[in-house]
This record gives sequence, C-alpha cells and structure tokens, in this order.
Amino acid sequence: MQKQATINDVARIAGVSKRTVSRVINGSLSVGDTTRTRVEKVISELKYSPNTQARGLASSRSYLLGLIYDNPDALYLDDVQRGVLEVCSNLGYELVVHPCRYRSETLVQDCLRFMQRSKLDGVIVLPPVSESETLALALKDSGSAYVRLSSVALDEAKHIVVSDDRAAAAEMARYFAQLGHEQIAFISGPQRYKSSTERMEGFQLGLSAYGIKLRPDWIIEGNNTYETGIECARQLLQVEHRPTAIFANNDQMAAGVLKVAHSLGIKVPEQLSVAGFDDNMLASRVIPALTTIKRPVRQMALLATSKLIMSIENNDKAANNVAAKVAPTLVVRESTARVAGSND
Amino acid sequence: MQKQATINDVARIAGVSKRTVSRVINGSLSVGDTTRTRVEKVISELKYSPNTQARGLASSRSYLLGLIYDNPDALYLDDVQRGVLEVCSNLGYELVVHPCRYRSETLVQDCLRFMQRSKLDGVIVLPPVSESETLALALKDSGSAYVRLSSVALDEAKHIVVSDDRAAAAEMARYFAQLGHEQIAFISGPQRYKSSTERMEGFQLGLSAYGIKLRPDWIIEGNNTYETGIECARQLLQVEHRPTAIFANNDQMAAGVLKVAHSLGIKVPEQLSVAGFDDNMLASRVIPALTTIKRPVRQMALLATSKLIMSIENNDKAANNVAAKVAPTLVVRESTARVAGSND
DNA sequence: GATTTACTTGCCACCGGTGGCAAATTGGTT
DNA sequence: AACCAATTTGCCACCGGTGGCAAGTAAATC
Repeated sequence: MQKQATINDVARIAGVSKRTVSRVINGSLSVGDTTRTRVEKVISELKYSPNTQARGLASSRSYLLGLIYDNPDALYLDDVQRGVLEVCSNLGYELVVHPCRYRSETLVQDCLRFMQRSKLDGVIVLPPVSESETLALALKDSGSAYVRLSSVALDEAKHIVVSDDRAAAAEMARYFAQLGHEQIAFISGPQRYKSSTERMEGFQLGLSAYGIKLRPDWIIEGNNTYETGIECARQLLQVEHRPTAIFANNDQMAAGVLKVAHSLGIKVPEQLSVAGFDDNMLASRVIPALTTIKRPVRQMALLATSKLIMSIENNDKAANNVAAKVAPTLVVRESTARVAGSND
Repeated sequence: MQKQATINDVARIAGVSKRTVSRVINGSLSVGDTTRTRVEKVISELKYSPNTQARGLASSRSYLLGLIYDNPDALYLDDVQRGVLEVCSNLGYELVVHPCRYRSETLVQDCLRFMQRSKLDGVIVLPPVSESETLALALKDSGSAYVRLSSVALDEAKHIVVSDDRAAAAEMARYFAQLGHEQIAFISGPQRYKSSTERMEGFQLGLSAYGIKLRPDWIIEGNNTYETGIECARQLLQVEHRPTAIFANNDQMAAGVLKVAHSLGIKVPEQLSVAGFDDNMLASRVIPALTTIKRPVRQMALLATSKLIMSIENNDKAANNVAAKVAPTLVVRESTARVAGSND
C-alpha cells in the first residue's frame, strides 16, 4: 500500500510553494514557463494526482456529475450512459448514477439532497424526470448546473437538449401514407409524458396532410413496456376488422405487437405493417426487423454533457452555443410494406 | 440558493462543541443521552447533513462505491447496476460507474487511479475485468475493498460472488440429451474468458454423461455479440448435414442463430433447437422465445454489494458469511423441442 | 539610474469535518 | 471528605488542497 504523493511533496521537490503547484495543476496563466515545466516534471515523476476531496472542499468543486433518471428502458439508459461517460472521461469528470421515482412526492427533495450529499458539480436529467418543472425550478433556484433531455424545448438553451420527436413521428406518418395505408392504429405511451403526446400529435399531424384521420378507438395507451404492447396489440388485432398498420410509441411495444401478430397467424409485413420508435438493439434483433425511428441518443448525451461541463466551468455563453436540437430519423427495415391490394 | 448548515452552526445552537456533534453523527457510544437528543433535535431542525468531502478528507471515507466493467451487454449491466444501487441507497452510498478496457496495458493503473481520484471506499468488478489477477492483486495490495463477480471461485470468499455457470451448462446438456438430440453444436464465447470456458466445459461434461461428444468442427468461437452469432450460425447451418440443436454462449448470439435459421427457412424448434444463456430481456422478446439459462444477476449484485459494504465497514467476518455462490437455472421456452423423428 | 508597470511567486487563513488526548463531570468507595 | 475510576465533553492539530493579498522580480518608461 504505497502512500499517495501530496501537493507538499511536489512543492518541496520542485522547490516551489504549494500555491504554485496548485496553479500549475489548474492551468493558471501566471506561472513562468521554466517553473511550470519543472513542476510538471516532478508531478509526472511522482505520479501525483490531486486529492479530489480536498480540492472540492477548498473550491467547492467535485468533478462529479450526476445522472438522474426514473426506471428507463435498459437500452436507452445504456446508450445515454455511454455517451455521457465518454465526454466525462475526456474532461476529467466522474459519473454518479441516481435512479429516482418521478411520481414520488419527495422527488425534488431527494434529488437536491443527492446533489448536496455528493457535492455534484452538475446533473443530467433524463425523461420523464426531465419534464418536472418543479425539479427544474428547484435546481435553478439552488444554483446548480443542470441539463435536461427532452422532446420539447421547455427551458433555456443552456439547460436543454431536445430531440424533435414530433417531426419524426410525422415522417413515419408520411411513410405509412405513401405505402398506401389508411387503416392505421397508434399505440401511445402514457399521456402524462410529453414525449408521448409529442409523438402522437406529430403522427396525427403527419397523417392529416394525407387526409387520414386516426379512429379514436385505434389510439390505445400503453406504458412503453413490452407487456402493455402485447395487451394493446391484442385489443387491436383480435377483432373482425383490423388495421393494416400499427405505429407504436417505442420498440418494446412494437416487439409486443410482433409477438401477438405471430401468435394470431398474421403475417408481418404482408398483412400488417408494424413500426416502433427508438431504434434500440431490440429493433434489429426481432424477426422481422423493425422499421423504426432512430433517436440519436448518443449524440444527445454527448451534447448534454458538453453543455453541462461548459456551464459548470462558467462558460455559459459557450454552453448556449452548443446545438440544442437533434433530429431523429426514419429507419426502414422489414416490418413494413405496401398495403395489400394497393398499387399506387 | 440557501446556504447549507455546517457542523459549527449545529454546535453553536445546541450549545456543545463540534466534536460532540461529530460524535452524534457517527453514532459514538460516549455521548450522554440528554446531549444526544438535544443535538439530534438541532440537526433535524436545521436539516443539517454533513459535508461528504470534508468528512472524507478527514476520515478517508467517501461513501462512494465504484462499478468497474468493460463493455458488457447493456442488459446485463443494467441488471447489475439496479441491484447495486438498491443496496447502495439503502445503506447511504452512491455509485460511480467506470468503464474501462480489459485488454489495455494500463488497466490496472487506470483502475487504481480511478479509485484514488474519487477516493472510492470500494469497487465491484464485473467480468471479464474481474478475471484479471493482476488487477485483483493490485487492489489487495493497495488495501482497497473490492468484490469480483465471476463464474469461478478465484479469490477469498469475502472478495467474490460466483455463479456456477459450469453446472448450469451441464443442465442444458442434460436437457438437450433428454430431448433426443445428438447432433449438437456449441457457439462459445471468447476462450480467453473463464466464463466461456466454464460454460463450454460444463456443456461437454454434461453431454458426455449421455455418451455424446461434440464434433470439434461444431464448436465455434464467437465474441458474444449478435453479429458473431450470425456468422457462426451461417457456418453451422449453410451446409449439407447440419446439427439438430445449437447451444450458444449467450442470448445475443442465440438471437443471431434464430435470425439465420429464419432466413434459411429452417423452422425453430421443429427442425432446429436453439438455446442461449443469460435470460435477459431479449430472450423472451424474440420469436420463438428462447430457452435459456437464467443467470441470477440481480441476486449476485445484491450479494456483492452487501459483501463490499460489510468489508468496508470493517466487518470482514460478516462479509465472509454472506453467501458467495448462486445457481443459474434452466428456463424452457419455445425455441427447443424433441428432435424430429425421435420418440423416446 | 530611478520609478512605474506587469508578471511571478509565496504566505497564511480557510473549506468542514475527524482523531488524539486532556479536562471536566459524574458516581461510587473507603 | 477525600480519592479514584468511568464516563462525557472540549480543545487543537490536521486532512490536502484553493483564495486573497502581499512581496519579490523583471522589463519598460522617462
């Protein structure tokens, strides 16, 4: 158990004061070139690395970021986490993960306490927690740095990264219409989430451009899980007259639709087109592979983390200049086709 | 932005010294009952919560645990992370995640530096990184608390949680044999990982009890990804005489086999039985749903975290008493069946 | 050469707790 | 009442850095 070198060791060996060493570490401008190189040499010889706790205590910085989320899809979380970590490790931050309950009464309190306890420099908030205005206000109020991921621009540019789910859903509508579908059903996510309503409205808007209107009984609400996907699909497919195409709010539910269709002997895409949203790993694994909307999750994570770190390092202007909006794109695979009997 | 109460505030208001407040916080025995209650009252009135950095600096504790892994399956990582976090939040720890490169030359250095930088109290190491003896030694050497997840008992009980993959694979062998399969292929994981060799050997051992021997050219090495699952499946299935059953080292590769079988018009399970290992979300989503081995990932995570925290809190004896071994179990679904033409 | 100006560097207090030890208090004995 | 042990509390140094300001040094100006 070798003892860790301290700033004093470096100072003594380099023959300077520890204040100067501190300056070198923090890249202060006012250090002479010769001094700087000398100190840097000693630092690398000693493999010295500053104690984050001491540093944090003195400067109220921790080089710790937090990731706040509520029970998201494992694949989505993983994508985000990878993206965030990539930026973190490049810029010398570590990431603390913090699941919480969006609908709990103590959400705000819980999150603030989390930040305070670990003295986080900032947090990234994932949907649906990101949709809580109470939390956002509390964060702003406590002077914390934060960035929210969302599908609507509900905050200042420096605090948010938005994916235009509405436009993407509209594109899916266009695609369905061009394949000749008119009997179309939609399995929505929970209506209390903005991401759900955005996608639904975008889809309806897109269809209306082709004069197509969703039948109210063909809009069914799931909760974004595979299991509810199955339930909703049963309602839509175990009937006399069924839709020729189903758009689900995410890939998990679309996978549920495939399962039900298969068990009912309905051929996809010949007799039924199915599409999802996300383009996570599952989408390409299932048979037939899902047509879906690719959400640029990784890109959002990168942007959010950059923004966050910029605003932490007191460069709010730069944080504002980082792009705040990304566009999901349509990915066509095997689960969708021209409607049977249509020729146009 | 309300300022946070400090230990001095509490001390002043309660009319005691801050050393006494510190004692109350840490549950020291030698505090009078009246004093204790008085201090506790003030603490809760002020909503005081100790500054972790200062605390850490003084006592070299951080209440931070680390999770070290290398590019695992997203679903596996998510399961582990959930389990770990559950225990963490109950016991007042936070979790810092740290991906790294198992095969990098700087692995050990990188991990130690990570622990040091953030002053972690301990780490949980996932496979395959957990198989690095160099890292384990370095951790032990540096006096760090750590627990490894693995499929072989390669460390003292207090440092490891093992899943008996070998026995589980043998059970799959038994199941295959009892279905009448003799023409069996195995898609292994990278042979440099113990988890891969354990499963392979267990499978072979299990088969040999029924007098079945794997043909050497029907043992193919993949790297646990869906993509290599596809490649391996092509090699096994695009030939004149093909196996009647394939066991893959994990669910991802098994999903690849399903895909190839489907594209070649081979019916699963009628013409080909397929099984995976893990029982992650994917296994039940694909069509047909995969027969697989359920790894008790969550349970392992819970055990590992408990062990770790016990050994941090200087209770090595207790850590040793936490069960160190868990048993994966066979889950039969739709992708396996009696071999065609067999009646026994 | 003296004075101003700009740039480097060092000193010391402080961040908010904990550890070791001494001091004060309590209660029991003789 | 004096003494002693056990319990409870307080004092002060210290953990390893950073901030503010003063001091020192070199270059620029007159």
